[in-house]
Amino acid sequence: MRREKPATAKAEETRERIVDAALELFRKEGFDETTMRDIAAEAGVATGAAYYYFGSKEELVMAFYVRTAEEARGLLPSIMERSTDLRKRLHAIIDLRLSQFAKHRRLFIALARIGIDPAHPLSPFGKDTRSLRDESIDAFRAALQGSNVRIPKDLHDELPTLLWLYMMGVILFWIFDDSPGEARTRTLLDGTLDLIVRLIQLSGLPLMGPVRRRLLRTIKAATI
Amino acid sequence: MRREKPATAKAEETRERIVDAALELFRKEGFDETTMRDIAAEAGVATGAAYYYFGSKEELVMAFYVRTAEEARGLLPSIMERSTDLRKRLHAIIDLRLSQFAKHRRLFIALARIGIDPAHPLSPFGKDTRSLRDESIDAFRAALQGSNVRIPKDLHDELPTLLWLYMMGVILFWIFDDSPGEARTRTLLDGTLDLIVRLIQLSGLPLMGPVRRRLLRTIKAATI
DNA sequence: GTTGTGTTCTGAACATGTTCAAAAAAAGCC
DNA sequence: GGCTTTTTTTGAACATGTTCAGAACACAAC
Repeated sequence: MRREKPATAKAEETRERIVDAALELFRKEGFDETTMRDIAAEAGVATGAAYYYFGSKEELVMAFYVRTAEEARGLLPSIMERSTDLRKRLHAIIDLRLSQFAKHRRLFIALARIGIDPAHPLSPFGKDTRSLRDESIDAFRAALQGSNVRIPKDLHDELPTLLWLYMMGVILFWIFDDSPGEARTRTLLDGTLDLIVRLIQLSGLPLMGPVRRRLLRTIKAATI
Repeated sequence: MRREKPATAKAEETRERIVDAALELFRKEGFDETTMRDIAAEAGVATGAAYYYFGSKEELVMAFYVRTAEEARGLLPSIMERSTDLRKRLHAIIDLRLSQFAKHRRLFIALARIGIDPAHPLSPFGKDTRSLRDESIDAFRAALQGSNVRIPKDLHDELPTLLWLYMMGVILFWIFDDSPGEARTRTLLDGTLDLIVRLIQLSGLPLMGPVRRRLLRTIKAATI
C-alpha cells in the first residue's frame, strides 16, 4: 500500500528526486511524450519505484499543481499588502496563477484533461482537492477583506467562491488562447475585471437589493 | 492510409458495425473500460480493422458527437417552428443538446477530456471541428432570426457565437452537476436564460448604445 | 479466366501505463 | 551483534492503444 508520507528521510529524498525528474521531463518533452520509464531512469530508480510514491502518472501532474499552490501561498500575502484597491488585488491573484501555469503550459493542459472528469479524484471540484480549492477561494476572501470596496453582508459568503469560479473561467479561456504572450486572455481579464468590480460596487447600492437577492437565489439554487 | 469515405458499400457497412459496437460498449461499460479488442470482437472484425476506419479510440467518440449533431440537425427546424419566443427557442436548443449528452454522460466526459486539449484536432475550437461548430452557431443565428426580439445590427454577427459560448458554459456546468436529473443545471439554465434574454432586449434601447459598444469592443479584442 | 490494381482485413508485434511477488535495505528490539 | 518487522526498491509480467507487413478480397481490363 502506498503511504501518504514516506517514513524515512531517504525515502523523502527519493520521492523528491522522482518529482523533480518528472517535472523536468514534462517541461522539456511534454506530458504524453514522457514515459514513466524515462522518469524512473532520470531519477535513478526502477520503474516500480515511481509507483511506490505516486499512484499514477497523473498524480505526478498533481504534484506540479501542489507546488504552484505552495508558491502562491508564499507570495500572496505580500501582494495583498501592496494595495487595497480591489481591482488591483483581484488582478494580482489571477495574474500570478496564470503566470505560474503559463510557464508549464502543456503540463497544465494535462492537468485540465484530468480535472474535467468529475469522477476523477483530482477533479478541481472533488472532495480530494477540497483543501487546495478552499485555500484558493480564501485568497479571494482575503482580497475582499480590507479592500477599498464595501461588500454587502449577504455576499460575504458567496462572493469569494464566485470570484474563484470567474478565475476558473479565465483560465479556461487561457487554455484555448494561442495569441502571443496570451494577449487575448490579458485583454479579457482587464475588460471583465472592470465590469466585475463595478458590479460589486453597484450591488451595494440600496436600490440593488432585490436584483442582488434574485441573482443570489439563482446562484444558490444552482450550486447547493 | 486511412480514407475519409469507404469506397465500397461493404466497407461502409463494416464501418457502421464498428461504430455501433463501440457506442454500445461505451454506453454499457464506459469509455475507459472498453478496449479496442472488445469493440473489434463485438463488431466481428480483427483489432486492426477498427484502426483502418478510425485513427484512434478517440475518433470513435467523435463519431458519437457527429451522430448527435445529425440528430439535432433533423430536429431543430421543427422546434423553431413551434414558437417565436426567443427564450423558448434558446431553451429548446440547449435543452436538446443537454438531453442528447445526458443519455451518454460518461461518453461525453471522454469527449470533454479530448476537447479540452487545444492542440488536439478534435478540440471544439480547432479548425478540424469548424463545420460542426459553425452548424451549432448557426442554430442560434436561426433562433434569433424571426424571433420576437429585435437584435441591434452591430450584434448580428457576434451574438450567435456568444450564445454558443454560453451553451458551452452551461454544458461545462452540467459536466460537474451530480444532482439527480441534473436539476441544478436546469435551474442555472432557467435563471441565466431570463437574464440573457432581458439583456438582449435592453441592449436594443437607445441609451444602451455606448455600453453595448464598449462590451462588444472588449469581446472582439479578446476573441479576434 | 487471368492478370493487375486498389481496397479491406488480419493478427502478430510494439510501446507504455500499471501491478506485483520477491529481494534488498532500514529500523526496531533484545 | 543477531533476530524480526517494516519500509523501500527491483524488474519482470500484464493490459491495452496502436502500428504494420502482408494476406485476402473485389473489381476492372483484357
